[in-house]
Amino acid sequence: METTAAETAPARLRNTPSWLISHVATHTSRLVWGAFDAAGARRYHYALLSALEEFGPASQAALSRRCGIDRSYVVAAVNELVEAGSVERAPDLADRRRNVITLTPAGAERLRHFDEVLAGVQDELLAPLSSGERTQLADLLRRVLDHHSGR
Amino acid sequence: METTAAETAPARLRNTPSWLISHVATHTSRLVWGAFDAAGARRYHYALLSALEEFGPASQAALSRRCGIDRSYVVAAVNELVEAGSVERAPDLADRRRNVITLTPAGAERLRHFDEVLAGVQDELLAPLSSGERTQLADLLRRVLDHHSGR
DNA sequence: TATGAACGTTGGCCATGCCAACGTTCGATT
DNA sequence: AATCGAACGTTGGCATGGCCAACGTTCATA
Repeated sequence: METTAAETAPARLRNTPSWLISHVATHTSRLVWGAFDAAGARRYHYALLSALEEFGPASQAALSRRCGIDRSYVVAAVNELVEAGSVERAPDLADRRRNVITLTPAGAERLRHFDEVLAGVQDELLAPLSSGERTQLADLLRRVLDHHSGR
Repeated sequence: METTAAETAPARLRNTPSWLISHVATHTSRLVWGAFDAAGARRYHYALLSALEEFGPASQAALSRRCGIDRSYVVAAVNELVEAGSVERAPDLADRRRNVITLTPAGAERLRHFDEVLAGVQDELLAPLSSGERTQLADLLRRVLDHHSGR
């Protein structure tokens, strides 16, 4: 329907994990992007709000490290989140190089909304997999990821 | 070591398949890109050579569809492959809109070389997984991919 | 014979990941 | 106390990759 994949991909590719991962990631990005776009947000917003909710107020650099987002992007994303009222940015009085980013109640609520949106995306993405297979897939991926990002 | 991931990612992200896939795909791309770059090639080259070897001579549009590569990119990649002597491009006498791309013996040999290069990449990428888990992961991904690309 | 589609090709847009640079501020060394 | 290096927020730039638009050529259908 979409990629006009009437023709089948070469077996070499279909048997190569790296190729599979890349292509699945493409479809994934499309789905996630679409869902967040419909919700008036960007992917990063969810990551940042999650980090703030789980670990409390943090500097932008800490958020960058925790979410694996580039510092430059954190700047822009926080701008947007501030404007949306999901987050507050204040200078850190203890260390004046930093900003302290704090989750607002509205932001927490928005996060919960995104949870539902994202759950829908996972469902669509992993439609052909059973519940057990989904956690299996997640486990395998998590182990690969941990191995490649300093544990 | 690399992403300075001293801080852990939020659990919300680490439990979300779409996030895991995207991040694993990032690492994957880095690895694959590096390996092919060291071999003096691009990722697409492998896909195109694979298709040609498995299905025989084809038009650029057919290659595009089979490999999921945009037509514009096929143009550039075929240019490079022609220059490298891996492929021959000739006008299709039966349908003068098309070109016929044919794999040369040198191209077939290069493909076999890439097979080894890529095998090394898979090994590095999936290092923490057992052999059984690797095929398990590939199976799950293939099913997801098939579901999202018209079977 | 005319209309629409496929093809190769060029060029552009946008999202992302990475890196460089700057001025400010802090910490540690001297 | 002064200095040097590092961290921080911020701006900007580069390269990749997926996607789409447009053009002229060629074919196939009506």
